[in-house]
Amino acid sequence: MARPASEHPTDAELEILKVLWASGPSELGLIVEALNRSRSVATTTVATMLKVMERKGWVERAEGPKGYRWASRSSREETTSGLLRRLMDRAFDGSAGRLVARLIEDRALSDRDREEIRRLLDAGDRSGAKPKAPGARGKRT
Amino acid sequence: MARPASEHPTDAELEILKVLWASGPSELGLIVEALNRSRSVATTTVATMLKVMERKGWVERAEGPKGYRWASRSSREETTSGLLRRLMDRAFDGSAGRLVARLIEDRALSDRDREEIRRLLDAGDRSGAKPKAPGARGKRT
DNA sequence: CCCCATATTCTAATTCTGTAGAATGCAAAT
DNA sequence: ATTTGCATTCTACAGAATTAGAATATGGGG
Repeated sequence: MARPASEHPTDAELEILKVLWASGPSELGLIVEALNRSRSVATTTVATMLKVMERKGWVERAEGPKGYRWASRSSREETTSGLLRRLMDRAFDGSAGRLVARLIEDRALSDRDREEIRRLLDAGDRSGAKPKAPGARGKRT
Repeated sequence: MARPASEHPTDAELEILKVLWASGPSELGLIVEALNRSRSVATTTVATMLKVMERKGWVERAEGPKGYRWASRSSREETTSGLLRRLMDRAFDGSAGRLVARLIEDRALSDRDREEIRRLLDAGDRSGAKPKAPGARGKRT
């Protein structure tokens, strides 16, 4: 009768993962320090979250000099792709086109973004072998 | 010491909003019926959620024939824009360009999507008055 | 050897989310 | 008037998310 636990990291978890992606495997102290640059959080809070995240499989720990060294088990790309796909499914009927259309209509893209996107679209056109296959949605990184 | 309540609708709330966007102001029965087409949910559950959503300001109610007629207080566009912006800020450093780049690299876009995006980008280029202003990020709908 | 700094574990409080039963109200049908 | 069928409100609960204090461990310095 309650939530079956999300497949994706929550807000606070994502903050921790971002630190790990930026700094690589780190000890608790470093993580806390990095987090405290933007907000205030107790060491025990972060420690508790790391344990939860370990249970969920987002992070792993290895013996380190002081205590453990904590590391993300998935890349920034994998994780953000997952979050993006979820939003796409939940709010845009699974259509990436609709999602991007919304960004464009919201004027969320800078000129540089637009250039970059065109470039990436062109590159994709050239690279991908016959890009037809209807069901082909490789989860490529 | 706990979550300070999100600015955005949750998963279950979004499901209800989607029904309201698709059907317009509706009575409880209709909403439940629509939801039950994809999953099983009790009438009282939906009623409770509608009350919570009313408190949060996502929906409003007006006297109806039977009980009330429930309606979303914000459009699909406004709401999905908010969700999208949140993800953009949380996971893509606020960069729409990075977000779209991720979609492209994930091959999430169909050929038709790509065409459509190019068209929208072109249209935007022509429409917008001198689209330079570096900080201009209007939240236009 | 004792103290300090840091890390970890244990425990717990609080709020949110999602869920629904029980009770109640009310209007239409019979 | 009595039943029937929804709608609404009230109450409750389990589990997730977020937070941190207290206790404990442990390695290094002096």
